[in-house]
Amino acid sequence: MDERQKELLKEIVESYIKTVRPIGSKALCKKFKLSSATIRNEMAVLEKLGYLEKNHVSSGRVPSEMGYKYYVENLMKPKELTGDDVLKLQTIFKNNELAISDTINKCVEIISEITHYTTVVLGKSSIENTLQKVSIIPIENDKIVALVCTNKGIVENKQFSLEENISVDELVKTSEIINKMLVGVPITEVSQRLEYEIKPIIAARIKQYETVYNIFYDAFNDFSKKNEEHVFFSGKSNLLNQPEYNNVTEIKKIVSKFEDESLVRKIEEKEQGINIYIGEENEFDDSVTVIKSKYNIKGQEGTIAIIGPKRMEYDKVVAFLEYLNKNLSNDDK
Amino acid sequence: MDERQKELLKEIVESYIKTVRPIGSKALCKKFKLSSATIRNEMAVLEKLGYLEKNHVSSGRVPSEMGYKYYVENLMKPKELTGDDVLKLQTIFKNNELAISDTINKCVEIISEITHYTTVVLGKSSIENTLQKVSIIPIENDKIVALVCTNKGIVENKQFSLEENISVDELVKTSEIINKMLVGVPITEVSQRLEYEIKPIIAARIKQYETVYNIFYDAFNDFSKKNEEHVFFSGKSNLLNQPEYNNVTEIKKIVSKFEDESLVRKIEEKEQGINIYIGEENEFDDSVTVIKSKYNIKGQEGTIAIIGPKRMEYDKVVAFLEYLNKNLSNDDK
DNA sequence: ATTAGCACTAATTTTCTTCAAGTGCTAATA
DNA sequence: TATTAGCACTTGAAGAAAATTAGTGCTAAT
Repeated sequence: MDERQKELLKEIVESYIKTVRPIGSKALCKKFKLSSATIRNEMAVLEKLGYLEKNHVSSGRVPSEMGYKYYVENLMKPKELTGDDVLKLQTIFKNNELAISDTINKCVEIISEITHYTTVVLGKSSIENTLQKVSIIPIENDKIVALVCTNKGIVENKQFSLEENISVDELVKTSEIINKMLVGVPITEVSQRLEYEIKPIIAARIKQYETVYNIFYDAFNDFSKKNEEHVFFSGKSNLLNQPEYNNVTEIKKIVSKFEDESLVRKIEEKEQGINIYIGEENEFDDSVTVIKSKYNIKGQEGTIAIIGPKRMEYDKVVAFLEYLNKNLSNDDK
Repeated sequence: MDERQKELLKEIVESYIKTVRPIGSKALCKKFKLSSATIRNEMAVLEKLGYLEKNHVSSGRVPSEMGYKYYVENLMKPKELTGDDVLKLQTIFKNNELAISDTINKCVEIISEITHYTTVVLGKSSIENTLQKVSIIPIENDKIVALVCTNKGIVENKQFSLEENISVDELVKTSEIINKMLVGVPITEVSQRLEYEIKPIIAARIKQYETVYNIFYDAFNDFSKKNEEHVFFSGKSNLLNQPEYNNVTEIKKIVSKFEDESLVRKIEEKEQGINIYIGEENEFDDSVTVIKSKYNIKGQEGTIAIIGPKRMEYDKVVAFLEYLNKNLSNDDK
C-alpha cells in the first residue's frame, strides 16, 4: 500500500463513519484532484488487498473489518476532546463523596451520553479477593448479621435468624477461629476450606455445629453471588438508534444479547491499555465494535466497555477513554 | 348487551389473543351455529357500544381497550395453572436459603419465562423503614464498617477509612447514643435528626465531632440511595418478540422506555390485590397492558408487574399472580 | 329473527417500469 | 507510464398498476 492508497483508505473510512453511505469514486475526486477513473483503479487495489468491500457489484465501497483495523492501528489520529465534553466528564470527578457504585453509575451515563453509544461497566468478579475478616454482629435477641470483608475493600453482609439452640457466643468464637485460619484465602475457596478445616474443629466443640457451619457457609456463598452482579449499563437505545439498526430482527438480536448476562460478562478485559475489538474479533456480536479498557476507581478494578457500530468514531472514543483513565487513576488515592 | 353478545365478545377477545389476526364473521359461524350475516349484525352492535374496533372498513374486528376491560372484569375465568408451570414456580420457594435479592431475581426470571412477557419487580423504597440499630465494626487499624439495620430487616453497610485523629471508641460511643435516641425513626428522617439531636451532644464530648458526624451522616444517606435502587427486570425481549412489535420505531420506543428508570419506577402499585391496567390506563406505554400486584417476601414489600401486549393471556397471568401471592405470603414467617 | 347474495373497500402481494448511482474495461492522452 | 474520458453494464430503490384476498354493510327473501 503506497502513501496515496493509505490516504484514500483513511478518507473512505472517515467518510463512511460520518455518512453511513457507501463511498463512490466521484465523491473523492475533488479531495484528491484525480479523476474518478483513477480513484476507481486504486479502490480496486484496496479491495483486492482486503481493506474495502462492496455490497454489490455496482455499489460504492465500504471498509471491511480489516480496513477498520488498519485504520485504527495505522491511520487514525486520536482526536482532541471538545471543551464541552471535558466539562461533562469533570462532573464525574467532582462528586467524590458518592459511593463507588454511584460514581460508576454516573460515569456510565455520562459516557453513553457523550459518545451516543452503549456503555457497560463490569465490576471485577470476586476471584482475586481474599478474605480479610468475618464478623458476627448481634442485632436483636435472635437476629445476627454476618459481615464478610476482603483485602480489596469489598464488604458484604447477610442476616440470619437464629434457632433457639444456637448461642451468639458460639458464632463469635467460630468467627474468631475462621479469622485466625482463613485470612488471606481467596474468597472463592473459603467455603471449601471451611468444610475441611473449620468444620472438624467446631464439631469437637459445639453440639449444633452443623447449623453454625451452615451460617458461615451461606455467608461466604452469598458473597460470591453478590459480587458477580456488578454490571452497569447505559445507553442501550443509543446503539439501536444507530442507522445500521434499521430492521427488526437485527434490533431484537442485540436486545436479547444485552439481556444475556453471561454473555455480557464475557466482555471483561484482561489486557492492559485500550483495546479495540472489531466485528468478529469480539465475543459480543459480529455487528459491533467493542472498545475496552480496565479501570481503577478508588482501588476498585473492573472493565469499562463502549459498544458501538463497527463504524464507530474510533478517534473520539479512544481519546475519551484515555482521558478517563488518566484522570481516574490520578484520583486514586 | 345480551347473553349472546357477551359470548361473542368473549370468543372474539380470546381468539384474537391467540391468533393476533382481526376476527371475521365467518370464523365464528361454526362455533355459534349462526350465519356470518347474523354475526356481522351482532358485531356491528358491539362495535357501536365501543367494545370492538375495525382497523379499516373491510377488516375483521379487534377488541378495543374497553372490550378488553369488559372481558377481564366480567367474562374471563381464571385459568388453572398447568402442572409444569406449578413445578417451575415451586423452585422459587424451595431455595429458602438465598438472600432476598436472589429470591426475587429468580422469581422474576421464572415468571417471564413462564409467561413469555416482561417482568419487573420494584423493591419498596425505604420510606417505611425505621432505624433499628447502627453498629460500628472495626476491621483493620484505620478501617471501620458502619452497619445500618431497619425494622423491616434491611441491612446495609458502608466502610470508612479513619483519619489519624479519630478513635474507634468515639465512634462506638456515638453509635450507642444514636441507638438510644433514634431507634424507630423513619430511616429517611434519620439524617435530619442526626444533625439537630446528635450533633450537639457529641460536639460537647468529642473534639473532632464534625468528622464523626459526617461518617454517620454518610452511612444513613447511603442507605436511602442503595434502597431505592432495587429494580429487577427480566424478559425484555419477550415483549419485543410479541408479534405486535414488528416495526422498528415501536421496538425502539419500548426499549428506551425500559431504560428510563424514573418511568419504570412509576409502575409501583399502591392498591391491594391484582390490578390490570390496559393501554391508556397505564403510565408506562399505551401499547401494553401492565398487571400489577403488591408482594411480600419474608417481610419485604414491593410491587411485581408483568408487562405484555394488550392482547395478553389475562386468565393465565392472573391465575399465576394469585398463586404466587398466596404462596409467598404463606411462606412469610 | 335469520340468512343468502351482492356490491364495495382496503390492505397485501406481485409484477413491471423507470431511475440513480456506481462499477469495470478499453482506448485515448499527457 | 500514469491518468483519464467514455461507455456498456449491474443493482437496488422507488413507484405505478394490476390482481388477490378477506372482509364489510345493506337489501330482500325466508
